[in-house]
Amino acid sequence: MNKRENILKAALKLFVTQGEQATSMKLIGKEAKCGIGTMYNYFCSKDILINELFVEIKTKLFKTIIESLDTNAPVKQQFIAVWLKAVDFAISNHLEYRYLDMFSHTPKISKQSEEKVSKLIYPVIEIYEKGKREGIIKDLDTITLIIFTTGGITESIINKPDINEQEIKSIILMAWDAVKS
Amino acid sequence: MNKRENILKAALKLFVTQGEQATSMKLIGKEAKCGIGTMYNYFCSKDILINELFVEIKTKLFKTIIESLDTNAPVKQQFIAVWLKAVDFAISNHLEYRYLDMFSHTPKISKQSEEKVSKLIYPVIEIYEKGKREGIIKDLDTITLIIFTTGGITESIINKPDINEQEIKSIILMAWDAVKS
Amino acid sequence: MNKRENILKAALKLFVTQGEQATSMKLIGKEAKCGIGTMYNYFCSKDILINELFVEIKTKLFKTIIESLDTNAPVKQQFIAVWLKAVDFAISNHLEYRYLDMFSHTPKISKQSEEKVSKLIYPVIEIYEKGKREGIIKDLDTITLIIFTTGGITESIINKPDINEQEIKSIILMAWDAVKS
Amino acid sequence: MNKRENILKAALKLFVTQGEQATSMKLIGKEAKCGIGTMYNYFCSKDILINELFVEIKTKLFKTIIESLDTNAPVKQQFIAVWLKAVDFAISNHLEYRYLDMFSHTPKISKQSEEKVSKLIYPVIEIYEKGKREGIIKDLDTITLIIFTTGGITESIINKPDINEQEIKSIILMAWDAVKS
DNA sequence: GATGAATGAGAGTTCATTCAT
DNA sequence: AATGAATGAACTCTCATTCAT
Repeated sequence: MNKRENILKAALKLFVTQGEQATSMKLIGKEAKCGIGTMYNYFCSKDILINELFVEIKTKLFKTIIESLDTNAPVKQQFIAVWLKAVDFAISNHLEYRYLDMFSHTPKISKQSEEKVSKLIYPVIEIYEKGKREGIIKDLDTITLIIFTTGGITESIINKPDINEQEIKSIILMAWDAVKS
Repeated sequence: MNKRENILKAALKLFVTQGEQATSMKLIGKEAKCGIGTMYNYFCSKDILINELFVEIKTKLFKTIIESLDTNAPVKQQFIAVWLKAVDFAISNHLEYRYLDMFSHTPKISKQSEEKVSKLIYPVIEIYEKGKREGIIKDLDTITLIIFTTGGITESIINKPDINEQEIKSIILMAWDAVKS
Repeated sequence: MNKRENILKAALKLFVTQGEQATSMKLIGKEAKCGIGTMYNYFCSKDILINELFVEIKTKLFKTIIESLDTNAPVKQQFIAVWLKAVDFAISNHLEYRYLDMFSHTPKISKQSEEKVSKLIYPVIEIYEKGKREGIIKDLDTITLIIFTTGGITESIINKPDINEQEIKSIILMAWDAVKS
Repeated sequence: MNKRENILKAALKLFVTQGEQATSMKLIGKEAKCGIGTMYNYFCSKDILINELFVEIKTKLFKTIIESLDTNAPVKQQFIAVWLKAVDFAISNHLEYRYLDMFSHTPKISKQSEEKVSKLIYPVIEIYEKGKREGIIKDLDTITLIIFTTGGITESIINKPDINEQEIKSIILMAWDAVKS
């Protein structure tokens, strides 16, 4: 029984279902079946708990995505594979995905956390750039392309958590159509 | 000098720049140059203030969009016009747009507010459906299509508040490519 | 009914009788018959309350002493008058005097408070210096002389709060014997 | 390496330099290089630690004073010797002396501790009484005399920790002048 | 005997809301 | 209608103490 894990799991569940404000440390302790003080042995403050959870989930997400990446495959295939993985993650880990959405663009997430997380996207950038070099992806700023696809797909998942296989495919193809030249 | 307007304007500024949690009613009163009690003459509670502001901004956004809508124009032209208007709004009213983003998918926004707001999208739905009937837009669930485009474009604006004309056009065309069949 | 006064009076009583640590803000509120929040309208923090009370009492003490000072009288007479006043104050305001003793040499009292208070002693210094010039008080550093007398007399009062007229006179004469040359 | 000693030494240092409130048991453990639990093998509670340290220091102080006492010497000589010893102790053991000052007149020190400590003064009382019998010390209540001298000298040391030989002598002579008839 | 993770009571403080003016 | 002093529930966080190892 890992206490740190329990605390993070409890916090995740409560933050997503009730909002951060409505989730007191006392409540997290109750859900995690530990005393309030115990949580402060693992996380210096509520804010730090929020940040560590954010970084941890984002890292897990990108790890999942990148693990299965075949950098020799054709760009379109890589693009679809990556986004399928991302959507799979979002569905299998719905709370986690909602959490990322909740705290993105939020003053709760520190500059430091943003930095740690910003590096994770590099391998994905690589795919888009390869596509641009091959002339099959639009010649726009890569970050612009990624943000657009991320936004479109994320919003779709958040709004339709019970999405089916067919719909997932359709959405990823929409994303592809958006960026392909 | 409209007091209600002042309060909403003050709240908007403070919520977006400091976060909702860090914005006490006292602070809003100070910014709006009125007493704390006064605010409670216009809004029963902080939550209601948040909700009314949300509905008001969203209504203003859609009003702006729809006002200039030429329902007889070709679908692609309407699509582009709508999204240009939306982006214009987002840029000219950056605080307002950030506010909408902040509180979307948030337990702070009540079911009632969501409902009020959900109707505003009808005219936009109409464009997509016309496109589908004409066979120039993908034959997918209309809401799915709208969510995807909204997500992609919104995320782009939020992440790049100083976006230029050229980039805006590119992004809207990406959105069009995503939904066109 | 002055609320600020009530709070200070309540804090004074509780701090002296139970110690500062054992006196929670809640308890002070109860004694002062006001809510916890009310106290924070008058004092930003517990520490500031402690400091303001300290400065206020010390100021009152010296005001009392100095008020009745006849700077033309002979030095010995002034010396005795000052210390009689001080002892009178200590007896009539026993809680106040104990409070000063409690928080002297304490990290709770800020540098700023110390400074404010340090100026109050000037008129008393003047008496000792006059005595030194006249050759009737020992030619030692004036502060040294004052500290010794203060220490002796204060300790006596603190240890014997029910001291009588005769004893007071004896103690002040001891103090005079200590400093006279 | 005596663990109990280490704990007391650590506590002494931290209490005096940071105040008792700011000194947690955890911190004492860190300074004493032992676990938190270990301290509870030697002292049932923080309060008991404080009390035992108080009694121990006060005992050490009086032991030092009395050790060198020549009860056959003239009263004035004994008086000066005793107070020189006391001041020596205060200077060589500045932390210890500050500690005694910190906790005197404090609700932290239990009645029991006060009692244990009150007996230590007997040999000093003897000097004053002898002086009174010989008519060279004022015919006042002995405790009154002792308290006055203690107060004057202690306050002087606390306020001037870097006092020099000459000043010490002056102060002790002031004390003598105060009590001599 | 030695340890320190776990605990939860209780601290100081904040702030949405009320209500007498 | 306008005000802001008053309120106290509820927050985050601390820390003396316990106890399984």
